[in-house]
Amino acid sequence: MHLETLRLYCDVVRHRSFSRGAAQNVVSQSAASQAMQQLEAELGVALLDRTKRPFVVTPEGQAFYEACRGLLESWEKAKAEIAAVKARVDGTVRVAAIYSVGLHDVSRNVQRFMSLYPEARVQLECLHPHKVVEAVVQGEADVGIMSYPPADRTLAIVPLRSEQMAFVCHPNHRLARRRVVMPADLNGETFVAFDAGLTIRKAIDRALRQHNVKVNTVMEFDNIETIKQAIIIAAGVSILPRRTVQSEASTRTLAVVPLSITDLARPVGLIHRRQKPLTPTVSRFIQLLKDANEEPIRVAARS
Amino acid sequence: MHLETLRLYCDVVRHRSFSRGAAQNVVSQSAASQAMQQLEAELGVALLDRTKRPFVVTPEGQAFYEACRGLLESWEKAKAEIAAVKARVDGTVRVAAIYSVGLHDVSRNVQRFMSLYPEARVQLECLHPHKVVEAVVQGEADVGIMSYPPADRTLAIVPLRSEQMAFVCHPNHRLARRRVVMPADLNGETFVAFDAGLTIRKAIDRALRQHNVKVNTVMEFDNIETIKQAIIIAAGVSILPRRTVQSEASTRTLAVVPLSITDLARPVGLIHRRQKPLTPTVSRFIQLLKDANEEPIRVAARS
DNA sequence: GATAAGTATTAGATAGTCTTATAATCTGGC
DNA sequence: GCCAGATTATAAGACTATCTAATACTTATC
Repeated sequence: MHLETLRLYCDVVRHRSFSRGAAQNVVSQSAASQAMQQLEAELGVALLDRTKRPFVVTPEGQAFYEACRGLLESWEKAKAEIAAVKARVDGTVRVAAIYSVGLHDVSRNVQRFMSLYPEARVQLECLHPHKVVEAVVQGEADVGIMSYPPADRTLAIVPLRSEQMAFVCHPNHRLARRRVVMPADLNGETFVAFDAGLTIRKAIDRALRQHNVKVNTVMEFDNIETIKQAIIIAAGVSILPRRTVQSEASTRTLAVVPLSITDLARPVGLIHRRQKPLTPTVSRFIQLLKDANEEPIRVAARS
Repeated sequence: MHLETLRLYCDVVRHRSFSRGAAQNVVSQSAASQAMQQLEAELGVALLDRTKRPFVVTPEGQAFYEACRGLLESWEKAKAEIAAVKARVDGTVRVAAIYSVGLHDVSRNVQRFMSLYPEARVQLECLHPHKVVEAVVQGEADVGIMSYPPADRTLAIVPLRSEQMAFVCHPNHRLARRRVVMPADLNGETFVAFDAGLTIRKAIDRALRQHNVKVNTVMEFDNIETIKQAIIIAAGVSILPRRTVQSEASTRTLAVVPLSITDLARPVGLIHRRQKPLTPTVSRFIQLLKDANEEPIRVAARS
């Protein structure tokens, strides 16, 4: 049963004419005649009494006409409704970020994005790294922002920047006043590390190993904030992205010293599903993030 | 847009599976896949996210699903509704009759019909003869019952009976006590006639002319009841169907005397549209009327 | 990384619908 | 009662859309 046939029927009844109803639907009179016959056959009821001219709508035909009008109206409403849902969804960017990037960096860019595109909506959610990947893969987030974005054939990666790593310790630590910390300085240090499951932990471990450094790992945490708290209570030292300890450095809550290990840097990137076509809104958001990270000095100056 | 496609979509969503949805609609999985793609293309919206297994319904798809459910429900309701209307219409006989036949004769047969077919409905309407024809031609009545049913290619005629005509006068009239009235007796009589437009008037005029009788027509009415009232107040005499003055004759309100004009009789018949196929209910009603008039004595005995 | 289950794609067959041309039907006027 | 004009029905063929079957591809799970 074609909805177009029902529309044709309604127009035929409304105009009290096959020809005019057909014309309104841009089909021939013959098509209208055949369609009405098929409709009546389908329903097993005479809808129109054609022995009179102009034809007379039977009681069944009248009941059907009113039902059809409602039906077609519902159909138009349904189409309008999904268009509205689409507009809302298309105007939304769902962002999943790891805490250390999301809280400081992304939220600032979200503000810029929303002032540039006021009709857009952004949903920012901060999650553990694994959850960020999961959210993107499951389609719960349009983009994910994280360090060490994982290779995955279902995911596309947009590199954003490489974050310099620094030595971080309590202000009273013996290395706190150094201009630079050499790998050897870390030998035997009480160390607050990332959880073993995290990629950044493996990267740091590998770098230390390459410089024949052995640290004494006393604690493991899955996020930077907790590691910082541990260092503040003098539980140990650590190696963290410089950006993430800038505010603590300026308030002297923590001591931050450059590391002479040059090949240790935390890549930060953006991930999204490779298959899923990006909406214009999501594309614009990604472009904004890329632009912002290509001019790090100017962005830093603004902060 | 096929309603079947919408049903298929709903089943696919409900089962969270193309294959099972297809099976429920007795089509191949391929057909379901193609139909869903066409549906999405038509709407310009992704309804299902197939990159996950089982697929995930998008927000648009969810909105559409709910709209479709309502739509299909309305469709089923519409079909049920016209079926109900059809049942009601098919079980109804709309009868249009002239007053002189409807009030006495038809209403009695209607009672018999309704006791024979309790689920049937009869709508009896008494009208002027011309209006009876019009009602049947216009399809407002299924059958018409009248005297002198007119020849008309759109109408089928079922003869019911031929009614004997009698002389009717006031009980004090000079002819009231006669056993029989001869044509010549009517010469110069003050006559209450039918309206000139009625066929029965023409028939009576012709019969009188053939017997070289000239009456003095003083009044004309379009119905028998009024003519009877005129005779009661001694305004004149008339010639009326015997059946229609039986009660007045038995109460001596009117005098009824047989007429010796043998070729004057009022044919009563039933008309219905030739093209329109009769419903079983209408056919049964017609059959009952025919049977009742083929056995006039038994019917009279029952009254 | 292999296997199983589910979905997409392709090509050809089939069924429906459309158009044009023509026939049938109805209405109203003479 | 019949004819002209208008309207609807029918017939035949072209075209479109949908279906099936076979097969390729994707996803999930072990």
